[in-house]
This record gives sequence, structure tokens and C-alpha cells, in this order.
Amino acid sequence: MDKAYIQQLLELDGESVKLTEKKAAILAKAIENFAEKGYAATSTSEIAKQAGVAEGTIFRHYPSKKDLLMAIVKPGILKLIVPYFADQMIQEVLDPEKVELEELLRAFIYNRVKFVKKNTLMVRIILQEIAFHQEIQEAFKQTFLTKIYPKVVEKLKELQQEGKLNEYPIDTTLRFILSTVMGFLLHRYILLSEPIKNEEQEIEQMIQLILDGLHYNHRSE
Amino acid sequence: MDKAYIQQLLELDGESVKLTEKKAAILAKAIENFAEKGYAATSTSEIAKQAGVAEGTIFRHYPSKKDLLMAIVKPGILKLIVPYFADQMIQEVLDPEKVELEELLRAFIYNRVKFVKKNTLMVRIILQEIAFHQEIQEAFKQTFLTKIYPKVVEKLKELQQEGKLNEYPIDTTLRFILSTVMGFLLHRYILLSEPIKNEEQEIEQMIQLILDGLHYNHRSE
Amino acid sequence: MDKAYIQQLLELDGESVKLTEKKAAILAKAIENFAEKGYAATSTSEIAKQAGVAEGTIFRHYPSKKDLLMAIVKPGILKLIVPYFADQMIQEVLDPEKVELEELLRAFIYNRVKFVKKNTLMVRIILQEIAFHQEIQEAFKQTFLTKIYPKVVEKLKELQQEGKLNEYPIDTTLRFILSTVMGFLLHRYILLSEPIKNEEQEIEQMIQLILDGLHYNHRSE
Amino acid sequence: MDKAYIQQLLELDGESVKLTEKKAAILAKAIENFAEKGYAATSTSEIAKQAGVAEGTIFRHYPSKKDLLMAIVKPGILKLIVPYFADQMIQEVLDPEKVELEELLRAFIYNRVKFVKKNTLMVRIILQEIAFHQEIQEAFKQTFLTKIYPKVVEKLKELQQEGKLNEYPIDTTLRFILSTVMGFLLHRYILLSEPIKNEEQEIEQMIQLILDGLHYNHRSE
DNA sequence: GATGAATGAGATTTCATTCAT
DNA sequence: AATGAATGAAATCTCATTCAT
Repeated sequence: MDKAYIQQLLELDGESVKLTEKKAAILAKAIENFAEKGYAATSTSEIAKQAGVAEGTIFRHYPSKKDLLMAIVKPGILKLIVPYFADQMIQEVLDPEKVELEELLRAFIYNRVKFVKKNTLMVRIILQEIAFHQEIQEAFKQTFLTKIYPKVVEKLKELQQEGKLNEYPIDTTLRFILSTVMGFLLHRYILLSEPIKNEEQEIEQMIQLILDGLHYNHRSE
Repeated sequence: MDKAYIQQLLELDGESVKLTEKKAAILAKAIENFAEKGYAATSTSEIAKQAGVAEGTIFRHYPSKKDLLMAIVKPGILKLIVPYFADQMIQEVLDPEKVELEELLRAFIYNRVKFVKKNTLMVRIILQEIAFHQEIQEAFKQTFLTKIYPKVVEKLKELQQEGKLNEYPIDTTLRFILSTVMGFLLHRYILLSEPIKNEEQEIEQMIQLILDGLHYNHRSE
Repeated sequence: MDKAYIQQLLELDGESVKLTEKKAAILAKAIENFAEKGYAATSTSEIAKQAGVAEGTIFRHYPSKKDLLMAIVKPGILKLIVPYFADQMIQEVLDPEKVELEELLRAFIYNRVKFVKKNTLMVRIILQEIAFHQEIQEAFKQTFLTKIYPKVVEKLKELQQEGKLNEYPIDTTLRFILSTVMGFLLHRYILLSEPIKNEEQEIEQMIQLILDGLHYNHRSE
Repeated sequence: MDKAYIQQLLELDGESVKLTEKKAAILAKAIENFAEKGYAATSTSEIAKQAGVAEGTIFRHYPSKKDLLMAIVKPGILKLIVPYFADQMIQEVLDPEKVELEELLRAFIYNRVKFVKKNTLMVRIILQEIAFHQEIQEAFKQTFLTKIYPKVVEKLKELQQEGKLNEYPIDTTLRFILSTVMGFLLHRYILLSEPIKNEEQEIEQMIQLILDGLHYNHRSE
């Protein structure tokens, strides 16, 4: 994990954060340790030693150990929940004229797969610590409800009205999609250490399963 | 959490464990605290104080804090993974004559819902700690691969041969079912604190989604 | 270390002590552990476990850990300092008619060699603990000054008057003999673990060295 | 025990160690307590309190209690075994032209007497702990065999060839000298608390005893 | 006599945090 | 900004001893 990686990891709204070498080193080692052993089982002195800085230096930048955690986790939550639409595929899909659930789903999934693969440690930290820190829970809920939920509900309602989606309650459908995708991501990229052999094939199968589950079959039209 | 509850929680193979009052109190408070704050953030002195015993008493029964964790987690893993087929519904389903995927699924889901509702704290501890303790990971993997996986694969293959299931690879189907059910359980019973309003309705919807996803439609026969 | 050995080890004035099996087991394991790790670094629970008795049982026989130590050490001091004149050689030597320094010395040395070889662990414990326990120091000093010192001084004075010994102060001579013999015993039987090859030859050389050091040469007469 | 004393006590190869005031205080109190009560019976909290530092401070400098012991004992072993030839007497003796066993012995003894008187506590600690710590035993053996034994054997062989020493095996002679001198040192400076009245006279008598024991009499030539 | 669960004081060690330099 | 010695509270664990059975 070099400085540039840390920098893009923690940037918000495309604005890069300024990082000294030492600060970057601290963050890098904090991320590694939090991911591997958990926040509570990681000591600041260990981070300092691994980062090659004095113990006091950490506290110069982050008033407390918890602040260090939040400095890492907060940008992570935002990026995990709110896809950053830089890639081509998702840009096309958002073009409202030609939207189809399948394409939307495919774009979303590939985008999140890419994100999780690139930010495995960060995602791991968020998952591991969310149960223990109310601040993280609230940041998560808050971000989801304001940044994503309304847009997604709107889009799904549209599809429902166009007869392209079943008549189940939106929330049930959404939970179904999210828990299936999240289950896949966690299982394949966070829990397992072995790389996946037929990644694309697996993803396509999952998409079909979800679409079938939603009675959505564009091929039958 | 009274002694009787702890006792059934930790029993293995139906053999009840012998617990003194103090030991039960220690386990009860350990479970509560591990679930709420995590293993690493829970101190033995806190457990002792809450359980009304001297700190030394904990270490008389469990040589180390980690032993205390494992005493709780090991029976939990087994029971979480291997359903204990005591209830009526699942007994009927296992009757090989009339097995149908839908009934099997329904029985499995209700059985696990019941288990998770009854053992929320324990399930929470397993989930939270599995990432940090290799022993737990291995116990989990081991138990799953030896006790459950072979039987389930066999049953699904049967269904496939009878044309009652799609032709996707068994592992993909299995992961789909498990991650959907687990996603539901986690979301509804572990993460959320609010009780569910239309529990049965939600479960039935999920069953239909999964069945549709698997191209399994007994109604069309 | 069986019960009979412990019994003779702790007997005083030829009167055997009564020992139950448990008591003997406790003493045996206490001796082993005190000798190997030292009194302070040995725990009573370890002794209990090794002896196959309950922790409380030790305290039923010995009110405190220190009492257990003293029960072992006190008879040991007495026997280490005051030779128990059972063997033939020393009996003959004490016959006043024919006493010669060389014979006296030889008898004394062989007698103590025998004792130390038989009671290595006990001697080790005394040596190791004497620095830390005033009670042991005093028992040692007391025993030496009352039971041995006067007799030895008297004998040496006799020899001096007969011209069979140098004219140095008795105390200097005595210290020379004792520290040489003790140095030998410690070095050969307590510190070293390897058995000695030419034991008798070594002892005879030491005797000659001491005699020469004391200007005592009966052969020149 | 002031900082300067600790400094020279722990220096190796004439290179002084850097000591903060606190570190010196910790070492001073550790030495006092280890010497008086033994390592196992001394608590770090006692040392901290007496040294006027927080308990954590000890562990900042010495990762474990055992490290603290070894920091004290290791330089001590070296200096106890390997005389540091700073004083006049020993320098002269090492001048090969005029070496005589008597002078060599006298220089060695006075040098070690001086050392033991100056470093009583340290010597006491080494003696008391050597039985319990394999590390110390090995450091001792190692240091003796590599730094001292070969030189001394060579010198004694020379003397033997010149007919200035008996024909006993070198090892026997060496053990005789060392155990006599060590016995004297231990007895007079470590075990006894009272100061010696006629120190020089006692030492000279001991020298004569040893020389006579070795059949070495340069006056008769 | 024997047990062993229970105690609570205290041992070693860890760790987030402070602060003088 | 950076250091790292120092802190002291708290963490895990040990242990001699007691006591009800």
C-alpha cells in the first residue's frame, strides 16, 4: 500500500486529501492491522512501529485511536454505498432512454465487484467494526438512506410500472437483490482467499438467478 | 439468560453439560458482553463483576480468556450449521417419499429462523469473531464440509436428475440459496433490532423468490 | 522418590516419622519442584497436581507453604551438618586411640560424599534457599555451632598439640578444610549433572592436597 | 548505588552504557531487591515504587522481568569470570619474564577480592539465580570456557614444565585453587555480613595453604 | 482426612495517551 | 512536525489460602 493508493482510498468527492509520508504510512499500517486483527486487538504502538514513526506521531495526526479508525472508515462507507460512476459501463446504463433492469444490475454488480476487489481491506474493516461502533452504524444508515435508497426505489418503481418487474413490495425486492449480491461479494472476495476461476461466468449466473427470482425475463418479450 | 438456557445452548449431541451456578453466570455474562462489544473489547474483570464472581473464578474454569470464547463458540458453530431435527416440520420433510424442494426449503428456513431467533447472541458472536480467530474458521469449515455439504449436494443432485431443479452447477445453486437465506437471517434477526411485522409473509416471499430463481415451479407440473 | 525414601530423609534422631501415602506424595513432589525451580517459583497447586491430591490437602498437613518448606529443610540441615555415624569407617576413626588426621579426613569426606549423593535434591534446596530465609540461616548456624564446631575444634587442637598440624589459627584451618571439601561436593555432585569417572582417585587427590596444605605429612614421620 | 556505580557495573568492554536517571534507578532497586529476596520473590511493582517510577516504565526499558534480570546478570558474569586488568599488581604479574605462581596467585586473589567487595550484590544475585536459569548457566559456562580456561591451563602447564608445580592433572589443580578461593570469597564477603578484621593476614595464609597444597615452594630452590 | 470450588490480593504486562524537548 | 520517555489505569492471569461438603 503506497501513498497514492491511500490517497485515492480516502479521497472524498474526488478531492484528494493531502498526506505526508508519515501520515500515509500510519494509515497504511492501520488499515492492514485493523483488517487482520480487528480494531480492538490492534495497538497503536504496533502501528507506529510498523509505520516507522514514533508513538506520539500518531496522536499528533489523530487525537485518539478511534479518530484514526473513523478517518479510514468514513470515506470507505461512502464509497462502498455510493458507486463512483467513473467507469464506462455504468455511465451508459444511467442513460435513462435505454435502461433495462438486466443492464442496470449487470453494471451495478461489475462496478461493485471492481470496488471490492480494489478495496478488500477497507471493506473488511467496515464489516468487522460496524457491529461495535454506533458511529459507523449511523454513518452507514445515513449514507444509504440519503444517497442511494431514494434513487433506487424510484428506478424500481418505474420498472414495476412498465411491467418489467414483479409486484412484490419494493423493499423485499431490494433486500433480495442486495443480500444476494452482498452475499456473493463477501463470500467470493472477502472471506475466501483463493482467487476465483470463472469470475465472469459466476457473475452472469448470479444475474440470471436474480432476474429469474424477480420474474424479469427480457428474453420472453 | 438463566442456567437452563445456557445449558441447552452449550450441550453437544443432546448430552447436557454440567454447570455450577457460578459457571453458568460467567458464561451468561460472557455471551452478553462478547455479543455486544466483541471479544477483544470485553474484559474478564467486567464479566466477573457482572456475574458476581471473583475474577480468579473465571480462570479456574477457563484457563484463558480465549478458552472461554471457544467454550461458547464451538457448540454454537455445530448447532448453527447442523440443524437439530427436533421439530415436527423438518421431520416430515425428511421422509424421503414426499420430498419436494419447496417443502425442504421451507422446513430448513423455518428451522433456521427459529434457531437464530433463539440464539441471536451466540450467532452474533460467531459472525463477529470468525474473521479474527483461525480456530473458529477451521471449526466452521470443517463442520460444514463433513456434516452438511455432502448430504445437501446429494439431495440437490437427486432433484436435478428428477428435472425438479435447474442445470446450473450444484455449488452455484447452493451458494445462491445459502447466501439468500443467510442474508435474510442476518439482516432481519441479527442486524436489525426491531421485530419484524409480517414475518411469515416475508419468509414465504423469499421462498418464492428462491424457487423462481432456481426455475423450480411445482405448480406448473 | 518413594515413601520409604522420604521417610528416612525426614526422620530425626533415628525416629521414623509417620507418613500417609498422600503426605509422602506431597513431600516428594515438593522436594522435586523446590530443587528444580526454587521455592518461590513453585506453586502449591503444581505440587498438588503432581502429587495427585487436592489443593486443599496440602494445607491440611502444612498450614502454609513455608511450613512445607521447613518440614523438608529442617531435618536436612541437621543431617547435612551432623554426620550420622552409621557406617563402619567413621566408627573406627572415632576410636580415639588410633586417630590420625588423614584417616579422620578420609572418613569424613567419604561419609559426606555418600550423604550428598543420596540426598542431592535436599542439599540443593538448602543451598538455594538459605540466602532468602532467615529461619534457615539461623537453624544452620545454630546447628553448626552447637553440634559440630566444639567437637571439631577440640580434635584439631589435640592434633596441634601433638605436632600433627600446623600452627595456623584453628578457624583458618577449619575454613580451609570445609571450603575445599564443600567446593568439591558442590561442584561434583550438585552443580554437575554428569557422573564422575574416577571418583575415588579424585577424592584421594583432594585429601592429599588438603594434607599438604596443612603441612601434615604422616609419611615423613 | 548511584548512577555512576550502576554505569560501571554494567559497562562491557570498557564502553559505558547510556543510562537515564530513571533507568539507573530501576536497575539500582532491582539489584538491591534481587540480591536480598531473590528474583522470583521480588515484584516489579516493588521495584517501581522504590525507584520512584511508574510500573510501565520498567517494561518500556525491559520487555519482561527476566530481561531486567539478564541486563544485570550478563555483564556481571563476564566481569566476575574475566578479571579486568586495570590495577597495578596484576599488570606487573602478567609480565612474562618474572612470573611466579605465588605472585600470580596473589595478584589474582587480591584482584578478585577487590571485585567481590565492590560488587557484592551482583555476585550474590549471580550465585542465587544461576541454579534456576539455564540462560545464566550457559552464559557462565560459555564465558569461562572461552575467555579464561585456555589461558589458565596454558600458564599452569608452563609452570608444570618448569617444575614449579606438582604433577597432578591440571583440572584437579585448577578446581582446587578455584574452589578454595571461591570458598573464601563467598564465605568472607558474601555470606558473612561482618567485616573481616585481619583481611590481609587471612589472605596471605590462604595463599600459603594453597601453595603448600600444590607442593610449590619457590623458597626451597 | 480429603476435596476442589471459590476467593481476592497481587503479579506481570499492555496500551492509549501526554508532554518536554 | 516529530520524537520517545513516561505514565497509570487496566488487562490477563497466578496463587496461597479458606471453607462448605
